[in-house]
Amino acid sequence: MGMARRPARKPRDQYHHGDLRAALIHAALRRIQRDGVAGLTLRGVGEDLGVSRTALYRHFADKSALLATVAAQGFMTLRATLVAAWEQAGKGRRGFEAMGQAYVRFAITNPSYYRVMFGGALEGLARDPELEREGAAAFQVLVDALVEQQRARLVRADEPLQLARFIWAIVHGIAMLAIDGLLPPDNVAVDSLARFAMERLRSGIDPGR
Amino acid sequence: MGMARRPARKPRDQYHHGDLRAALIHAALRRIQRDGVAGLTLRGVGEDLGVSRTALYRHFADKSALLATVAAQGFMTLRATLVAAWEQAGKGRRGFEAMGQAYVRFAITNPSYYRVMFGGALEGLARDPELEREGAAAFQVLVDALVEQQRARLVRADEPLQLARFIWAIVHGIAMLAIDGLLPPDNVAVDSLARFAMERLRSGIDPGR
DNA sequence: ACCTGAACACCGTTCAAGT
DNA sequence: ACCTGAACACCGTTCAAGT
Repeated sequence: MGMARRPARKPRDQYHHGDLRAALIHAALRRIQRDGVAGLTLRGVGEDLGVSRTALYRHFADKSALLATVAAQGFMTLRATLVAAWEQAGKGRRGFEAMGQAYVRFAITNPSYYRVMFGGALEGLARDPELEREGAAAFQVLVDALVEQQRARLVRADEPLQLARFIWAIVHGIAMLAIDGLLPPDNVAVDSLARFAMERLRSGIDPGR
Repeated sequence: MGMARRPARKPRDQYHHGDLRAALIHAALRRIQRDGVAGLTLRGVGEDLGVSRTALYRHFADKSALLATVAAQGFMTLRATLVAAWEQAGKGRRGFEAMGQAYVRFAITNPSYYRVMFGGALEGLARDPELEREGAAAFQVLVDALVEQQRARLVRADEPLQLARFIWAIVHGIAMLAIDGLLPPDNVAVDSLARFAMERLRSGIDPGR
């Protein structure tokens, strides 16, 4: 009984070591990335973790609560990605364009993830408050970047919220069309569309003179 | 045996009168509008029609084939809506703006319908050829309207396809955000955003001078 | 507190059988 | 040809029971 701290043996069905909740989220995300949202089953994540298929109900009210948590994490990651792109490209016009590109890239890199974040899977469902909060925080990054550009006279003085929604719709629209296979399927084409969009967004589609 | 043409009695389980297929599509659409895509069950549409729940397999390969047909019909309706808006507003700049408004209104008026039309429900699925065709036809309306405006020097001479994808992304983005409850939930606000978008689309977001 | 196993009420789909 | 009914292999969720 000397080396007491080290357990004699740990059978592989030992995810109760403290954070089954985190493990469930992680396993769910992996399943989603592999099989899509429709392929996510509670029984499946239970198996992955060597845990009963009902163990999850100790940590989440139901399947949609688990999905909401996954989505909230997605928005955290997205926000970090956007901030990084904006700052690394030196803010301003270049930074803003980089942010737009980063948004679309995030979506096409994690299509199932992105789909969970936006209504598709939670259609008509009561939205989770944490999810609301993280979504709002990600949106705020865009608003802040716009206001900063307005102060520097890089963007016209429209109502920032309306402007932000408009631009969000553009990148979200490109992202969704790409994910749903309605754009030429190579990433280069999507990238090029995103770049084109950020450019036309600046100057508009009216003729040159 | 005189009045031979009129059947003696027709029990209400008589949808086999010739077009069960059309009846199935219609019933599916009604279910989707009432309960959302997730609420659509083959057993349910069978019940609605007083028909066995497997009768449908005579007319569709599976559930996703039924959904694809519903979606294709949706694109037909959307195309008609767009053409009507474009022509009734006299084409040109005004017509184009009306078309954008009509697109977004179609989506928020038929949210579940719209969701079936775009990947959400068919995620990762082989796409139906008829669906492809109808989707492409609806898109073509937008391309044509753009080319016509380019000829009239109302729109700058960019690559029409790229331009069309950009503008499609805008209205699709607004539509999806609205449907998924990520915009202020009143239709007036969505309308106002759509109008703002069509305007900024023209002039861009760069400062006035 | 945390987890299990059986049970329940649902699904989509297949298939032999009826007309 | 077209439809039925039973059966199969799945679901999410509940709940009494174990530790």
